Amino acid sequence: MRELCLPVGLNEHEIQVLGDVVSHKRKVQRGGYLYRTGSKFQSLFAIRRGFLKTCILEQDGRQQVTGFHMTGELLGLDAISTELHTCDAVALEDSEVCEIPFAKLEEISRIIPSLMRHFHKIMSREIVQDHGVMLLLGSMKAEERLATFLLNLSRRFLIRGYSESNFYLRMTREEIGSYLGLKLETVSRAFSKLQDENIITVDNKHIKINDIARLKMKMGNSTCVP
Amino acid sequence: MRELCLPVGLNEHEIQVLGDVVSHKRKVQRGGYLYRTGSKFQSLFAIRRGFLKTCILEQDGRQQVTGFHMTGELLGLDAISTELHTCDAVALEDSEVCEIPFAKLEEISRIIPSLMRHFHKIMSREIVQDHGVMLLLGSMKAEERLATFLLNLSRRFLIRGYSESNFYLRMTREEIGSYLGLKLETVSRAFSKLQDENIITVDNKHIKINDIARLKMKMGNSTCVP
DNA sequence: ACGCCTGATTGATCTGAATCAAAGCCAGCG
DNA sequence: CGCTGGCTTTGATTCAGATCAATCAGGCGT
Repeated sequence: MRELCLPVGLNEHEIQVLGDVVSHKRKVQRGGYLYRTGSKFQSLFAIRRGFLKTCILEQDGRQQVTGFHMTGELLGLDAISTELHTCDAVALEDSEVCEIPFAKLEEISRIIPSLMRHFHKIMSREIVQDHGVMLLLGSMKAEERLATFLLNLSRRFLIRGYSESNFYLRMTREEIGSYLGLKLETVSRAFSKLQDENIITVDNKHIKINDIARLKMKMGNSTCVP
Repeated sequence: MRELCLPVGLNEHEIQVLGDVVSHKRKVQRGGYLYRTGSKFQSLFAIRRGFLKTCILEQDGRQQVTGFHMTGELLGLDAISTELHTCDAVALEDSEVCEIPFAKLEEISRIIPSLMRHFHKIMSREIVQDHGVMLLLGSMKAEERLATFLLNLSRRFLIRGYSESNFYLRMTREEIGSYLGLKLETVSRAFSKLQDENIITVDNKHIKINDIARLKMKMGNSTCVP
């Protein structure tokens, strides 16, 4: 738990205090909602196990996936501002989260400065990541976007001790497309193209990265072929 | 100051404590940098006066504007995570900011819970706004993007006591384009189109919104003309 | 085993925005 | 003043990705 939820250099006592905060665990089945847009915010959720997406849906029905989240990540940060959740959080596979009552977290972060600092860093990192996505959406073309996306997943799997070159996508092409600002057909074509070039092997949702270096090339410069 | 930097229901004593944090003011001339990517993070900056943009630039020279910022807004939140600034902050007109040493802010936010809460809300709102931009970049077409952008500015000017229907853009078409994920020509055409429809009047960087209701229509549904 | 349904692939065509190109406008400055 | 350079507008053309459409593969329940 300590490792996942809010790691940091905490001493024995601090870890114990923190343990008290993380009230209880909650399971969310595949397809189930952890929370919904508009519901009252009281807690953050640290993912212990599983895979979720967050998405906002517009009045006219269009939905935009704002992120995919895996073990160890913190959900609900967007809701602090209005005390209402601003997006839906949906499990893409059976998941388990631990609930962190936000008021309590603030309370004990007054006692443990390193915890407070860590929490601030987590929020800040969220902002940095969103800026990265904005860059992607604002200036990359389809293939670059997909390459960036796959490398991002790859790195996150690696950090968690899984293979960086062989993984299973929990989301559909449509969800990937929504996240990347593309239509599902375009996502599918981009997959096929990367496969044709032997950079990856695609078997439905199973992805194998054959040449990570070339995939990285795809990310930065599509047009720079000297 | 109290109103701008970190408003909240603070009592006399708290305001005084806070006053001590906001160490000194700094002026940034038009075109000048408040901070640069990679520079060490120590302080947040609250804008007292002026107008700035933040932007990240990729290895290959492309730049992406991540935001435009006006009086009362807080800059530098992205840098908390790595303690290095992840973007450039450039003044688009002569500006003045007050520097808020972050360590001090954390320190006194331990003493003033409402200040801590307020700070968390500010960070959270930043995340929510970024999600809004992601939605825009991921699923809107040019005209919708520009309408959304203008209405966002309009609202922010209104809040600050300026006209919501008559304002001056500090940024170039290129910067707007970068922010909206469009090329400058497309931005220009979108302006012209809105003008042709008598929804706005454009005189270079002076914008007059003639029909705010119709502009709002443009934002949501481009194709719904019953 | 069968049929159904959801999701994925692939092809053909269309379209919105990018790109290329040419003026035009304005502010600042010699 | 007139020239220069940055910013903007507008037009013509191209192209990446959206849309439309058909087919296919896999998982699930009966």
